[in-house]
Amino acid sequence: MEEFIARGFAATRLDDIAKRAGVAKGTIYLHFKDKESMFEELVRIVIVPVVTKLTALPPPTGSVRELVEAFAGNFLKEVIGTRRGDLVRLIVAEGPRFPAVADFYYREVVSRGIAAMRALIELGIARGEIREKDLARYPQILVAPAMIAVIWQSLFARHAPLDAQEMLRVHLDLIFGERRTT
Amino acid sequence: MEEFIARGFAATRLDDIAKRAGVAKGTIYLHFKDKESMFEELVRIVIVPVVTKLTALPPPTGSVRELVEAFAGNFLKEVIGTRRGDLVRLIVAEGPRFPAVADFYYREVVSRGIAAMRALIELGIARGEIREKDLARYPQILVAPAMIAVIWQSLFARHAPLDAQEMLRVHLDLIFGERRTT
DNA sequence: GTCAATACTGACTGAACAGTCAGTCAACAT
DNA sequence: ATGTTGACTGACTGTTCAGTCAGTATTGAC
Repeated sequence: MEEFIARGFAATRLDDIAKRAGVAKGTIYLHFKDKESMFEELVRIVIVPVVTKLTALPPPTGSVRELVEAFAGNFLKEVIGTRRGDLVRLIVAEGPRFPAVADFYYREVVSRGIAAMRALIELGIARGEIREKDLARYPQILVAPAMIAVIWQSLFARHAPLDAQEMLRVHLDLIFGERRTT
Repeated sequence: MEEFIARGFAATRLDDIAKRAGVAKGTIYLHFKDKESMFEELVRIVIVPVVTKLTALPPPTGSVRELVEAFAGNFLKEVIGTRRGDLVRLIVAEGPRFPAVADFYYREVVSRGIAAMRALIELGIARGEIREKDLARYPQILVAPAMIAVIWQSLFARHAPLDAQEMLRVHLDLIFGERRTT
């Protein structure tokens, strides 16, 4: 993961990976078919547990806003500013050259995430917590700042650090209306 | 541009670029120091005119929402779903390996864009068109769906096409309140 | 202790490719 | 006509690196 994140797929050397793993290059080929399948398995192994954890939402006590906040909090802790966040950036980067990775990511992460967010938004609208009815048609809007935060931390953190948590709070204020005391 | 977008920096062959340009490989080296500087100049040449055009805002007649809509419309036409959009994705991809590119992009595009958006948001707050005061602290929120649209078109358009224009409209409704008839 | 089975090693191979440079050629000057 | 310039060419070179495989080490059964 470290090597792929730092150099991208094409520029990563298997010698370096082997070295870092404390293993000879040949050993890699006892476990993986080739460089591509190693990259694909990496994505699977790193992404799946996060999706599992994030989709295991807390019992629906309390408001929709609280549910969304719990989700955002987890995302913040597990993804934004972590190695996993860098991997997400890497998927964006390499996606077009790895249809298999892009497909997997769309199927397992994006479409599920969108569906989950849509369900929450519809609940919010039904309960009167969310005014903007059309938001349910574009759950991407709900998630967009979180994704931007992931990319920002990877690319621009050293130019201008971003308080992702606070930004997400402001965004939720925008969607749910009044501020909450936290 | 086509070659770099399709393959990424490391996997792009100068032979292919030369062939596509109808020129011998040696000729490239009469114009560029090496592969890296060619990539950097590409980014400059493609990005600068867009920034110029986008920052040339229309005269401030009408509401702030109209200004933002004009901006979004231009962005939609000039970037989202175009080759330039793909190049933005490429910058996200290669940024960490090309500090020069990431710096340039932050300086010339991101920081300017953020500043321009912040000015518009503050105007909107002053005029009472925007409620959420804290939005001025995170102009990223205003831009986030547009960036997501860029990435979505690159990666997922074939799985689930996205009506970027409509999504941006919904997002502006969220920020400015009531819908406008367009 | 011996033997097989399994896991690991790392020098090697062949292909790909960035960058070079001696040579060609078209355009123009004298 | 002859000479000069400089843009362009593409075969060549040296390097890098994914993938291989003959050989070595480890484990565990008897």
